[in-house]
Amino acid sequence: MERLLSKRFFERDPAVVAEELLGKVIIRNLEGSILKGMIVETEAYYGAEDPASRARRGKLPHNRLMWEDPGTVFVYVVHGNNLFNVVTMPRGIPSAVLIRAVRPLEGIDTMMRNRKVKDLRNLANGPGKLCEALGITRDLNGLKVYDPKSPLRIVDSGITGLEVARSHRIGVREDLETPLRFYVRGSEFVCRNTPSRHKSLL
DNA sequence: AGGAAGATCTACT
DNA sequence: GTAGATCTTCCTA
Repeated sequence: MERLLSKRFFERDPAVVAEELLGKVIIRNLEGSILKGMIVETEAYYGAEDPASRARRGKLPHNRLMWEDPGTVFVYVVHGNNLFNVVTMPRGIPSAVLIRAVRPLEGIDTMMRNRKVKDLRNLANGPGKLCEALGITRDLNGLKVYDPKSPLRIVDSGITGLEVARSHRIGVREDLETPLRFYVRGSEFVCRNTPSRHKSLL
């Protein structure tokens, strides 16, 4: 059974949403095919108080979606890669969760075509790779992941019993003290189990 | 107008 | 483990 996550689900602290998104399933309708992947790695981002956040310098044209309704799709480009975020917290409070990796479940042939790789583990084990595999670009900005008509949605398909691990965020120049990266312990589909520059905390 | 930085990825050693 | 590609946005002049 698949149940769409509610707008309220996202209207909370991004660290809580990031942790609870592990095991949820992304559904992407792309040119007639249906792609599905289970989220195995996420990171939480805050506003002005977070030196690693796109929102740290205030509201600007490129980051304005972080002030939008919870559940809004926010795609940003870094180093030529698209990064898929979902906006969190009540409207007006900038914050978001970055989806860093998914485990491919359905539409794997299409994902392999999009990515031009055949190794299942290398299909969506990184924020840029995941966007390429699922065809996620800035065209999708502003969509709501809780909207049944959206071509990009997130559902609860009843997956439970995953062991959650946590570490500092990857690739950021300056991190907060609290570890804000969450991943499924032992999964073959996460980007890295142990970040090189920071020790992994329970 | 130009340079630098960045929530990355790949290939190579 | 490190280097280079890549491209959009921001900051300074």
